[in-house]
Amino acid sequence: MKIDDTDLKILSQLQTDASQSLDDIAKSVGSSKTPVWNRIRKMREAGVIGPQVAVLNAEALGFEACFFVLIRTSEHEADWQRKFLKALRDRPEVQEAHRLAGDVDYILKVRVRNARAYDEFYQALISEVKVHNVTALLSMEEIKMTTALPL
Amino acid sequence: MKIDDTDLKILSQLQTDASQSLDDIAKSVGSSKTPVWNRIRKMREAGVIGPQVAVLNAEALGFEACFFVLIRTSEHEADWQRKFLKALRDRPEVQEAHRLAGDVDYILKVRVRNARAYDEFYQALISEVKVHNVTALLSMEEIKMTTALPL
DNA sequence: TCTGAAAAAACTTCCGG
DNA sequence: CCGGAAGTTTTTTCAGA
Repeated sequence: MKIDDTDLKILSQLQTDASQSLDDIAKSVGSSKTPVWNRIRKMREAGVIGPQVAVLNAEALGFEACFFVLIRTSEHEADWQRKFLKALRDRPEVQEAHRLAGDVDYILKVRVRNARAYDEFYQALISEVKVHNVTALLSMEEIKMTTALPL
Repeated sequence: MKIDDTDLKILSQLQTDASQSLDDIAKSVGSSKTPVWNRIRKMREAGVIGPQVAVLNAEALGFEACFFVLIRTSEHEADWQRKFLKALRDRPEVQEAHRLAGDVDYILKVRVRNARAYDEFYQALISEVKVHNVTALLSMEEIKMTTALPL
C-alpha cells in the first residue's frame, strides 16, 4: 500500500486526536470530506490504521506503579517460548512485551496498583515459566508517553 | 473523583474501542445513552479519560526499528535535568520516557525507521546533553502492545 | 438519576465535474 | 479522483418521572 503526502497528514491528525470530525480533518489537510473518508477507509482496510482507543489516566485510576522488567533466560526451545508468550499475552498487567536482540532476552512494561501487586505478578509468572534472571526497574516518573509515530 | 462499577465498565469499553457508538456502550454496560454520556463527560473533565487516538501500524509505515535505551548519568542538577527532559519531549522518536529508581536513571522507548536513524537520534541526544552511560536494547519482535489498564 | 424524545451534528453514500 | 449535496446514523440536549 502506498501512502502519499495527504495520507500522512491525515494519519498525523488521527494519531493525535481521533475524536475530531471528518470536516475538521479535511480542513486541516486542505481537502474535503469524501476524499478524506475514502483514504481513511482504505488505510483501515489495509491495516495501516489500527484500533481507536481512549487513553486513560493510570494514576487517577489507582495504577501508581510501573515497572520495566528485563528478562534473561537459558531456555530457548519452541515449547518454552510458546508458553512464555501466552503467559504474557494473557496477563493484563503486561502492557508491553518485546523479544530483544543480545544479552537481555525480553523486556516487559508492567502496570500495577502498587509494589505488592507487582510481586504477585512476578511470583505468578516465574511459577508458570522458568526464567534465568529478572531485573525490575521501577518508574518514579512518566516523563513522556505517546503512541504517535514521528511521521 | 469516585469511580463506580458502571464507570469501570464504560472505561473498559473505551480503552478497548473508542469508536463504538454510545448506544453500543450503553447496551454493553446495561444502561442507556444519557447516563452513560454524562458519566463519560464527567470523567473527561476530571481527566480520567485522556485523549482519543488512532493507533497506527508502525511497520506498515516503515518504522521497523524499536529500541529501549537505558541511561545512566552522573549529572543530577536541576538545570541538567530540565535540559534533558526538554530534549526528550521535543524529539518525536521518543515514544516513552521514564525516570527510574536505582542504578539506571532513565529508560526510553525510541521508534525509528532503521538502525541508522537510531544512531542519528543518539548522536543528536548526547551532543545536546551529557550522559554517563547508554545501553540500547533492540527489539526483534513486538510480542504485545496495549494502552489498556487492567481495570 | 434514569428514560425517552427531539434537535444538532456528524457520518456515509451518491452523483455531477 | 475530487467536491458538494442528500439521506442516515449518532451525538447531545432537554423535559418528565
